[in-house]
Amino acid sequence: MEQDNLIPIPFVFEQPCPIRDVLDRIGDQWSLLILQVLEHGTMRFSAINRAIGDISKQMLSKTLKRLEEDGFIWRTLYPEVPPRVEYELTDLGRSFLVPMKGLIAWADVHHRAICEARAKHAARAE
Amino acid sequence: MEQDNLIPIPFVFEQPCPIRDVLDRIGDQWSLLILQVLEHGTMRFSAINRAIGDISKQMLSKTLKRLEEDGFIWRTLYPEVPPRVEYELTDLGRSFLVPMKGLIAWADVHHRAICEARAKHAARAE
DNA sequence: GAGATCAAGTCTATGTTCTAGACCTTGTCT
DNA sequence: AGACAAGGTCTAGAACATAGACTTGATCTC
Repeated sequence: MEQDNLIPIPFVFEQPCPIRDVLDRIGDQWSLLILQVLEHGTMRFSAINRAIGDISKQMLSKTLKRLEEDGFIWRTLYPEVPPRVEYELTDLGRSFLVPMKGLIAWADVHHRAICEARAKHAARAE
Repeated sequence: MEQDNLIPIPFVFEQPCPIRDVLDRIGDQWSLLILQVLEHGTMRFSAINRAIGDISKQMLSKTLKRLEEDGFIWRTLYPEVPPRVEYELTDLGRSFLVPMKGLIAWADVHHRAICEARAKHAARAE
């Protein structure tokens, strides 16, 4: 798309953009959920798996890897058989919980409003 | 997976869970980005498209539809030719910006730390 | 000593979702 | 007559996610 000034754009993301970089990572299906689960303390792979309930092992593994890479969580492997692996939040991860909790609180408060908006929309669509 | 109490799980999401319901919607690739763009005022489809830069029209259309359904944004169609469509935040959408800004501020502050974590991880992987 | 079992993954086949880009509409401008 | 405009939709192919089988090796059961 070539340059075109007919429609003024009040805002464009700088690219590469630090905000997008972060949002793209944690803004996926599972990261926020995992971080929230880990708030409650150190947990093993299968425990996280069951806490979330409907995540596939592959996605859990992949997402945990990314969170570890980005410094949100720590992974400890105990060389036993069968293997034991524990995940816990780092300081960075814990500090992230603060704004995340704001988001969760908002979700909790406004969930009803969202459901009503959906219902109204569905009714209008008939 | 059948019931199994060997590993205690400190936390399980109730299902269905209002928090998950909300997070699943806005926790996708594009919703947060679109809401942030719309913070700066009413915008037309193509303006949003260009502000974000690398979203496909189909995804933009789909995501806008979902945000409208959920009551985050308003869509106004002016029956002109060629058509003009404007999108703007609702009160609900604007109220969501508050916790979202917390998240963005966090991202801005900690972006460097995340990059360092990534670099450290990459170095260790060699 | 053959086989079952454990946790934490990986591998594979299948299904879902996303992307890029062509196409559609229908009044105005050339 | 033909080109162009904006806001989409449609389609084919690529990327990604899922479910479920498989792996590993020490221990426990038969």
